[in-house]
Amino acid sequence: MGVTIYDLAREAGVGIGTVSRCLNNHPSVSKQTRAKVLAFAKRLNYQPHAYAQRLASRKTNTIAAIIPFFTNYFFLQILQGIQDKASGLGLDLILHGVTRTNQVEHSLRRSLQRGRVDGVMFFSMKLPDSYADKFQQMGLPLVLVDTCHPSFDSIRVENRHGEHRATSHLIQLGHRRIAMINARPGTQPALDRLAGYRDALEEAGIPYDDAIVFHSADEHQDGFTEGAGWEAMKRLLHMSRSSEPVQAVVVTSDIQAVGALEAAREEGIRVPEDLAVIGFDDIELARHLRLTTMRQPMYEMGVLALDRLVERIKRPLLPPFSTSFVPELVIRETCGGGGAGSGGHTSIVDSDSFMSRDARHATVDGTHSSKS
Amino acid sequence: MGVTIYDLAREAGVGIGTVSRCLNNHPSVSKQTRAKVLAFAKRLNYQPHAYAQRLASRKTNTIAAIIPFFTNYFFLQILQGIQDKASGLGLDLILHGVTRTNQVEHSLRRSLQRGRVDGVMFFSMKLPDSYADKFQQMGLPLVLVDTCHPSFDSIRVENRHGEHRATSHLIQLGHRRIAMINARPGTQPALDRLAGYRDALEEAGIPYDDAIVFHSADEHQDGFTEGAGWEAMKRLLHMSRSSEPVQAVVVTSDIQAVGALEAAREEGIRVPEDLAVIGFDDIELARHLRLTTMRQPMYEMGVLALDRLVERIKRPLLPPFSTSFVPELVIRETCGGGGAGSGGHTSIVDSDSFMSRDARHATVDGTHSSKS
DNA sequence: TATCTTGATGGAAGCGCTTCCAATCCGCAC
DNA sequence: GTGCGGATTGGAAGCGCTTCCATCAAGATA
Repeated sequence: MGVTIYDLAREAGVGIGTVSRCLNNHPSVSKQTRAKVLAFAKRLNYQPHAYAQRLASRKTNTIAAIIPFFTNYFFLQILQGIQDKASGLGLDLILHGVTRTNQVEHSLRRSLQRGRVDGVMFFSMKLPDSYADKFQQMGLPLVLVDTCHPSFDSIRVENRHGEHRATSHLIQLGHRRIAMINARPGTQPALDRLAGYRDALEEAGIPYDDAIVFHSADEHQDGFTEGAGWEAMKRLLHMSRSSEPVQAVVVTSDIQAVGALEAAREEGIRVPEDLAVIGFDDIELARHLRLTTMRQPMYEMGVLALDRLVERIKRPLLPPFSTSFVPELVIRETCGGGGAGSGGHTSIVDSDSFMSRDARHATVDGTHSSKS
Repeated sequence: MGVTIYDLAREAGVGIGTVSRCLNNHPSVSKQTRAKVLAFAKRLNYQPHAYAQRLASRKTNTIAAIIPFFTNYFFLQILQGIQDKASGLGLDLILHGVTRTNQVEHSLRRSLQRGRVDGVMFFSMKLPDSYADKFQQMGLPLVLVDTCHPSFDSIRVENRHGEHRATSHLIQLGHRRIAMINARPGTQPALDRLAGYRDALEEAGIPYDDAIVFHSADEHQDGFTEGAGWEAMKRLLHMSRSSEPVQAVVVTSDIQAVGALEAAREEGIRVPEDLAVIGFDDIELARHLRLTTMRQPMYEMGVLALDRLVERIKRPLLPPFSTSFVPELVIRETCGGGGAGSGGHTSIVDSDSFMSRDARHATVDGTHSSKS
């Protein structure tokens, strides 16, 4: 059906080896021959057969991304970074969006199929140990993003540092009684962020009070959910009535903060007048809700993750590498206090136009946009 | 490196043909042989080489999705529908997120490569004519979603109908002077939605007034942007001062409505007290902004689109098929008027809990979620 | 002139699979 | 005992490409 290199060879009066070399920019063909062959290729509209190439060359030029498909801005941004980079490199991206736990295994198994992909990126979920072994056995490159494992490369965010910064911001604004709404205890990001919160308190000489640290018991997505935030805020507000009132809350993710804000609204609590709230992540919603938060450089994480994977594919033997990004403070309205009070770290004051965001990435084209 | 069918054949003491037949559930192998071969396959951890299969069988079991990567909830939802369905069917999904116009061509060209994919889904953008021809020439199945072309299957939304419903809702609420904020004129969805708006006015005996229909001149994403909405609302508000005031606005997409709401806020206009606003799409933001809007069944569209594509791959010769979904009214707060006034169509009153949404799809797992 | 490079080239082998065709075996009817 | 058809089976061919090796013409060297 399609035009093959045999057709090209016949037409151009050369051998198939020569055709292949021309098409692949192999150095050892003469200028004239190459020109001739390429002319025929164009004329006959030759298209290489990707799978035949892969079979013969034993390289797939394909990578898989396994991400929790939580319809989440966070992942979309990362994905976009990966996409841009991948298409620049001529790599195919096989996307596995997993929503249920058993899909994780399915996707991993599929990716591990010999000859299927050159490497895998695995996001934000715990890598099952059995699969960690398999990846090592098969020597299949793997990069973890927003999660980690001692044997593999990982790209992470400085959670502790970030939450320290967030808490300090609140302290600088004059708050002393600062609660925390955390995700499920025991998970690494929750632990790290808690540590950052404590660091900041300690630094300011504020005693840590266990009673105003609210964890989520929610297994689902480790408590990083709107519902968990809502529920925690309700608890906070009820207890705040009977004891010394809380002035500010550090919330460990924006999505929780969304729920928390909703709960506050329901209880008639004004933000930031009665209560300051700071989130973490800077998801798209945050901007619209005017949520002050810690921004994770998501797009850049995607780009870097792919870089790392490509590097790893080239040099499989390097020791595992771990890179951290440090989140930056984005000041909006839920903490009050406008543009003041940066403490040496980077911070972005984002109270002006709603159109400013995202223009940072040429690829995104300015505004957020829609569909029809 | 990997275990091949030759290894299996040798170990099991049978021929490679037999091995292949066992693996593929071909009927003409005896029970014992099959059992034996499968046992060895499991024991040796045999994994088929996907690309060799594809080369030999001339089927790829892969489809491509080309979508505008607008970090948009709309697409994510559709994608999720497609993903779920695809992984159920054992199909691979190659995702092309395009953000710049030239990437569209690149993705199309890539998908058209012979032997690369069995079919393509193309979203929300105008299919370049030259590529339409190529698809037909190559006989590559193509399904269009949220866009159309006479030669191909399409999945669409009843825009006219939907905007009619939206406008009627405003009319039922007692508004008479109803403006429209539209996208770029000349694009099909913009045209259709305008028609729906006019239908509703006419039905109610309200004269159409060109002066309060605001188009976007923005080429970028055909004006379906936050910025375009913002700008249009500013114009509307300014002109509204000097003439008979507008009571309500029909906006042709939620994302525009987001900008419009922002503009109103800046101008000190209260919604819905001073001005009712209704959107279109029901993107995630809509819920948080309490925007009354028309919901498009996105997840379902994704599922259906894939169904249609699979069907088309099976039967390439059927005449093109076009399916429409009708959007449903979701009543929140930007139009006021609570739960009243449905006019025989479906409508959803969504003023209760913020947690209700999305539970409709078992695959989504309840809430929206976050990452860590 | 004879020998050696060197740069280009042709094409066989092989990637791992599917599929087709020919071969074998068996039971059963004659 | 002979012949026949169906059930199994083995393995060659072929999918379209990359790559290696052998070949060859032409200039370089002696």
